Amino acid sequence: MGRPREFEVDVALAAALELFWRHGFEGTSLSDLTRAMGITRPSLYATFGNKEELFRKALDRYLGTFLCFLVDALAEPDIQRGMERLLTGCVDTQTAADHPPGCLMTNGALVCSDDASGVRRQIQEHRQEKERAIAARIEQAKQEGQLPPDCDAAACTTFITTVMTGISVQAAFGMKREALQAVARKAARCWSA
Amino acid sequence: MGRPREFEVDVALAAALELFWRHGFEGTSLSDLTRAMGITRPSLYATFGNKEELFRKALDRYLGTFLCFLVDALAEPDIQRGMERLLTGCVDTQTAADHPPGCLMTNGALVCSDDASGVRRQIQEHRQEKERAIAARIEQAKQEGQLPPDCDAAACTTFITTVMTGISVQAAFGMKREALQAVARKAARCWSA
DNA sequence: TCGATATATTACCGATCGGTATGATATCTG
DNA sequence: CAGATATCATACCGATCGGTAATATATCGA
Repeated sequence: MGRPREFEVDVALAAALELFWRHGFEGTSLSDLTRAMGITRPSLYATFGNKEELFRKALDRYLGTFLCFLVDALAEPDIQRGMERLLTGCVDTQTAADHPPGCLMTNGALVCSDDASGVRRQIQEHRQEKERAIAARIEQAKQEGQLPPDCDAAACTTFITTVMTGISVQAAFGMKREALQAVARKAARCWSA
Repeated sequence: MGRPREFEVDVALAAALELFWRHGFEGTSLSDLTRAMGITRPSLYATFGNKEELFRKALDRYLGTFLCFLVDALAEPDIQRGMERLLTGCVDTQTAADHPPGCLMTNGALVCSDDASGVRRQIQEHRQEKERAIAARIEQAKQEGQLPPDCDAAACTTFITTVMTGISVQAAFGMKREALQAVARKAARCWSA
């Protein structure tokens, strides 16, 4: 009951995500947010808590909407095909024209003032979670015999995540999609070697 | 003539560099800077211009002091040995304990508000300059016959710079040196393949 | 010793930061 | 209709932002 909300929570959240993605947590002000979301400050605080909670919700939305290629790639039965999809999906997502370039898990708070250390820690945890998921998938492939027994799964994982991270930053700095696709192909060719 | 300066410009600049490196351009406030540099605002402005010019000077110092491994690596006569040194030098520098982790050319302003777009463009230009230097070195090696004629020099360059960038971000997020050394070794093994 | 010059110190500027108190307004239940 | 309730809009909060005006102080050349 009470007066009904006059905006779509999901539309507003999408607008906030777009800003955080492009300008980072600290590079996005509340005035930027309320303008883009089309709501006032009190509405923002009543609905989303505060700036940090809004970021967390935007991050959750990002993971579900734009990082699903990661889950799909890890579900691929063939490990080689899976890592190929991981790398090319990364390039495709992070160089798409209809949203900001790069990855929110990098752009959000690579560095920050002490005020934003909580947001940074959140991002760090999500990065580690994704890394663990990839590590588990590679380890599984090793158990299944898709990779040689002497293959260093941890090193393969770090290599993959490091290349993906590099791709996201290059994309954020404006590198062309075709160039990054070539990087993805090269990495896909040698990640387990 | 006039009253002599009571602080060492170079020491103060080193302190500013440390802050920009760790917290980025926008994550570092003037109060942070004056405290760490041990000088007052008017002294900072009289000596360094303003915050943006101070960053530019800090960036120059960074390139000369901490990115010299790049110049050295490109001067290596053997291209394979050169790229190995590039990648391992990158890891060693960006995971050293006596200064912030990661690379100023990434941490400085990966994303930012519109106010800092000038700083971001500066960083972007320096990144492109370094990339061109690497590209020229690889192209030269191709001309010299150290690389096969059908080798895609542009793709090799992008791969190397992307891995280096990924390493810097992983380092900034706290990844262990040994893990990144393994990444560097793997990349050094396959960059031209 | 006396300007001239350059730095140091203090105190301040308007603008913006993230966040909120207040009260009007619209929908619910009864 | 009359509360109860939740969202709306306006106006405001103290703190901090990058940057500066005003002035005291220390060194120079003459």
